[in-house]
Amino acid sequence: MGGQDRPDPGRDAAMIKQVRPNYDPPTMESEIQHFWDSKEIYKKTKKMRLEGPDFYFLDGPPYTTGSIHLGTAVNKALKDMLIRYWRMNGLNVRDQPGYDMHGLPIEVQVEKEVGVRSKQEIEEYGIDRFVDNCRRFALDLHSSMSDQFKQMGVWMDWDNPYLTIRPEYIEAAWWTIERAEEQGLLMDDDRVLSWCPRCETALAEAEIEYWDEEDPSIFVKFPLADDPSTSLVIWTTTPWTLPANMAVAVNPATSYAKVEMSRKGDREKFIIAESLVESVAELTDQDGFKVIETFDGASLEGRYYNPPFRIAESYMPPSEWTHRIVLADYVEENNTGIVHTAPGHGPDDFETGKRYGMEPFCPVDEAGRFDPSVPQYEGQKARSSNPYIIDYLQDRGLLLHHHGTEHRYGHCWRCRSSVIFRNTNQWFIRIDGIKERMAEEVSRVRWSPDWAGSSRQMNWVESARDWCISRQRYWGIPLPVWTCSCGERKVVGTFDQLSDGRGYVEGMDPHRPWIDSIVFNCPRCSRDMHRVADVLDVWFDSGVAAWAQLGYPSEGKPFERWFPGRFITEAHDQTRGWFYSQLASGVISFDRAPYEEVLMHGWILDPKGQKMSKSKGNVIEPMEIINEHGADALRLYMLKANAPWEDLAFQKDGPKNARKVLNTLWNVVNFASTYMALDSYDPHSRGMGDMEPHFRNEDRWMISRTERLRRGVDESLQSRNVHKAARAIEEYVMEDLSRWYVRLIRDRMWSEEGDSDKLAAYFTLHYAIMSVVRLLAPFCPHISEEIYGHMDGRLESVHMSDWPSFNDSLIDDSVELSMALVQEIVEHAAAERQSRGVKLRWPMKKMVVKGNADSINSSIALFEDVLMQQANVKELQFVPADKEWESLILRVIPNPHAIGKVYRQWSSKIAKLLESRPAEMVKKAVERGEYEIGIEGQFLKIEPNMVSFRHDLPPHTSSVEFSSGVMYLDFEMTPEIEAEGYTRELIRRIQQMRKDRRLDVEEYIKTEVSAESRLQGYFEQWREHIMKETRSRSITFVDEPSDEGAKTWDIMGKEVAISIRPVQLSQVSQAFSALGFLSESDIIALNQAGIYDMESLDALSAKEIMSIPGLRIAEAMKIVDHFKKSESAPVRPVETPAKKAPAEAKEKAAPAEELEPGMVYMSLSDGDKGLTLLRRAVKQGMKPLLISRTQPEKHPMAAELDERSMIWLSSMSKENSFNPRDLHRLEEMITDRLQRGRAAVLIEGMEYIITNNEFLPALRMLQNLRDLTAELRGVLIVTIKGKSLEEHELSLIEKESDRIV
RNA sequence: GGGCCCAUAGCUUAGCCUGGUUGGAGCGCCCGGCUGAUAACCGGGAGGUCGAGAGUUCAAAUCUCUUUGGGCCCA
Repeated sequence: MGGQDRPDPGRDAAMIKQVRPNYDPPTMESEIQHFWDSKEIYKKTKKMRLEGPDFYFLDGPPYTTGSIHLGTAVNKALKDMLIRYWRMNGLNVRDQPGYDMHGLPIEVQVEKEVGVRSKQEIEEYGIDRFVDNCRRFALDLHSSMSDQFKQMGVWMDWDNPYLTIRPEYIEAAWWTIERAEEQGLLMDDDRVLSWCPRCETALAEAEIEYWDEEDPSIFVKFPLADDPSTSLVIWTTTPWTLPANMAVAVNPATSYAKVEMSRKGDREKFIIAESLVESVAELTDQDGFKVIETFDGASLEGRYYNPPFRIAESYMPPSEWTHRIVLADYVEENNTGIVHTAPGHGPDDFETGKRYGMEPFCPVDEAGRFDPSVPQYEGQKARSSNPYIIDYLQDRGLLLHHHGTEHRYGHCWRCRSSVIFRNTNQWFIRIDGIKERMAEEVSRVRWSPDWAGSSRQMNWVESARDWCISRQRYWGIPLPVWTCSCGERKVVGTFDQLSDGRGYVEGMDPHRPWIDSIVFNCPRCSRDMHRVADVLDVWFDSGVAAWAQLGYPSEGKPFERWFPGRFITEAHDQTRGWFYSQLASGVISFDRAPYEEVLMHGWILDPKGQKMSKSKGNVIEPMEIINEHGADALRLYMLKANAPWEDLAFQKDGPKNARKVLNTLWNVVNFASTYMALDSYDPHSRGMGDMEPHFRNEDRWMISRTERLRRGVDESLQSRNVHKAARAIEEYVMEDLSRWYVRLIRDRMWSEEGDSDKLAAYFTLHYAIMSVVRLLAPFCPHISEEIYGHMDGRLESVHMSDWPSFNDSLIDDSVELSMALVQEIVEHAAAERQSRGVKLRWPMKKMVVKGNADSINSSIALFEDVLMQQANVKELQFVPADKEWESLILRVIPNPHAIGKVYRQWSSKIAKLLESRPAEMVKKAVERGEYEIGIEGQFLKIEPNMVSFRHDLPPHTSSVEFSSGVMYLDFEMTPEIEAEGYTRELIRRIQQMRKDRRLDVEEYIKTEVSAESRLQGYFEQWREHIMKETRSRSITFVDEPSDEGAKTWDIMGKEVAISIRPVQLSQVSQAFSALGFLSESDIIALNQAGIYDMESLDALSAKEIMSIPGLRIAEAMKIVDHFKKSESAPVRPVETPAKKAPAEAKEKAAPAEELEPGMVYMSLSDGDKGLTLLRRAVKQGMKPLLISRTQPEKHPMAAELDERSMIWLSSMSKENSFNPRDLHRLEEMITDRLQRGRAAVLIEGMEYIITNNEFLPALRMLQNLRDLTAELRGVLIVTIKGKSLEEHELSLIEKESDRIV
């Protein structure tokens, strides 16, 4: 089935085909993907919508790393879901995916690969070779990512992604730079920026990762020039910036103090912020201090001090304000309140320096080393010079205090080097000039959630600074700026303009280094203009995606058709990233944001809510989840778990539970398709209108629920509440469809006639499934495709179908309310049954419902049948809201206290009389105030306070309150009810036996029952019903069932023995078709003996075949002959020595010191004999396998064995049950171990396995294992508590051992 | 230091906009039941200072303020 076996649309399109019974996502999904590929479903689906309105979906290009993570997975899942939704709504969606392929990460990887470590080495290696490597690298990585997205079921135009490294893409970026130049927004300028000394380039804030690092924290004295006995005290964590000191800054509004401090007799005068005097004194271990005077910061401005380092004037030409006190608002009252200012090494310092007209001085070169201006440290790495500088300060008596401190420090996002601030010349986009327009655009765009735009993005734009777009690297879009020494510059916006330059070759690669060789003549001075050797910030690359992917400006038509993008969705970190870079580029290029709508989504975090990272080892791989639970389950979980804009702490159980939901849907479809296929139901032969007269109210209810779902899901998706849509679908599938509607219509599906009642159920169920499958299609594209293909298939794919519309007139609030009440009552009734220990199989005599209002009663009455059936009650009665149920027994309760007060000596008599009078009469009269009682000739008036009244329940009755009333449940047991109860118990047992035998649903049986005479009488009454329900051709009541396969059940303490025999042995006879000579009775005989296929027959010895009860001798011999033909057929080792030995001999045979390979050892005692033997086997070098029922943590051997050597029955199955399926699995597991050789297998507590199954299958398993053990020279040890088995069973089991120990 | 978001059971969460029965689910745990679509399911139980504090109100998980912790973005 699945991909290969899909109904061929067109011919028998509407034929319903049964789905495979088990939901197996990995297999099914890969089949579906294969189907999509081979039939070109994606292309055809897009083609179908070509005439629809254009919709430009804009994909944010992931950085090309080669593998996807859960973050990129949820991103694409969200996009794919919406794209499918829009397509189903008729839109012609442009869905070109993109990849961001330039930049440092790839450069760093290539550096590692080719073995270079610095820019100098790259240039020695050759920029051309280096860039070629980067390109190859990026291309390889991008295709492997596409493969992974496809596995997630994401439909995008994978054959035609936009790649930021393509020439036309680069041209679009250039064109935008040219627009910036035109508007005077492009400039170069000196700025202090974060700089990676290893990569030797400026970094944007987005390219910096922060984590805590230890740095020195020092307090340094700067003596005043005119009063060297008094020092300013500054604090810094970057001693290496002190050589570049040009000023100190104080806050003009802060109060400063001149203070004399003394330490061990030494006295010194300092200037620090007044509020910090005490903390500094304490920190620096002073004996005492005295404030001499205080003054505000502003008064300090302009005073000269002696800097710790003197720099030659040739390097640092002095200006008016050099080495003086300056004012700055940002100075805070922390540490000393005075800030060392190095305009070449800090952005704030830079601004301050600029204000005071200082030329920034930066003695650190591109590689982060001191240059000759600081001769004592020349060539040393700046940050590593800290200790030397501290020593230097110490030597000169300038160091007041020194300790270590942890603080957040920035690091290069790729090479993890510590970044430093350096003053360099860079290229910028002036943001001030367009800020206002950007803010207007933010307001215009639709944001989900609203605050993502109105608060977050707006806040970012308002505080945005100029955008540094230049990087001093190789693998990127070259900055299209050529400069001349005369100051003239030229910005190239299109490739055409290059042809004016020398060195241009038609069709050349616009990357470095080739582009660098193009030289223009300066229009002003005619000298050569050379390109600025920088490349663009990669954020600029993606920022132009909206028009670059359309080929603009070299092609105009696609742009005219599609631009601007209608929708983007990315994670919240893109506020400063793609949301912003597009906004800026868009405003520069087109005076508008290139998108109309933004959905900001969250991140996927680890289960504890921490960021996933390789270093923390908490990364969950999406592909692992997909391989286990399927892409559909992963997608559904990620989309339903949270609001899209919230971060998701990814839970391992999440996809598992989502899979359960899909599994439930699958089961519903399996149920529906089984019967519909059987009946060749044609869902399209009649419409809703035709069916309406035939609907039952529960059908109307289901349709109402379905319609409500259709409306709700659409509304949720419109408002981008993706999680609400997914949850609504889930709720509907689980609650309405699976747990309720399917339960209600079971009987109708069973009915043999093709009457309209059944067709109404078919129609409704089909309508529900087709609705939900289309609603689910965007979320879970595979399972919905598979189901659609089997249940409808008029179109080739569910993704070609239209989004379900909704019809409000089909939503019926009152029907839904009625059903809700009925559901509630059924639940309460079930709970009451449980507390009374009455099973649902046993009918309840009567249910009385009394709603709080008559409307409640009539509402419930709408579903009288449903209620009676689901609660299994024989009679249903309603009591009006203002009446009491007549069977309640009203009692008069005298109040002796009140009576005694008035009538003293008569009170006990009065009480007795009151209790004996008809309560109804007493109550009415008292209420009228007219009740009198006659005692000893007197009439005594009974006041209302002298009595109270109480309703008592009749026997066997419970009263249960529900939300809108009360109900009474009568559990009285009558012979009729008993008959029906026992009958249902019997039916259930027969069904179980059918199931255990794996009989086909269609198969007829002959049934024998043995039970005590009273039960037999009951069964006789229900004979017809039993036969119908169990597909029995006959029921015979016997003293003891004749067959070996009979099973004795305990039904409510009564023993009932049942045997069933298939009559139409369709399956079985097919299995033995090679033995054409067998009659039906022979096959029945084989079947009874637990032999269902040729293999099992083959495994038997001739003797065993001959002794199969019911098998005719002649036929048995023929069977033996049949298998004898092939001599090599494995024969069970009857010839093993132990087998030959008589059973008594076995008892005596003491276990040898060594276990003998090929033997089966059996212990019938309670002790640990089995463990002893297993340990011995381990000593002999065998590989152990322990099967036990004991809890793992309690097992004495658990510590000795590794996990793979233990099978806990408790974890293989639900507690206290070990069904045939488990048995089969267990056998496979043991077989597997035996086949690996030298295996010693211990099965502890064989009786548990046997009692939880039919005896024969368990015996067969043991036989098979015994044969394998012999054949593969393993050892099998079985411990079994003999007491728990019947004697004949035990003896059969014993026969399977070689040694009893 | 600023902007925004988040905080409800062991875990994941609904409810908050628009205050009003006893704060619902799922997973996990314990007990019981059902099962001819269901490797399902149903019922019961244990488990909540609704992060903390204050205010508004007849009434606060919900509105307001303060505060604590976490996240994103900035300074």
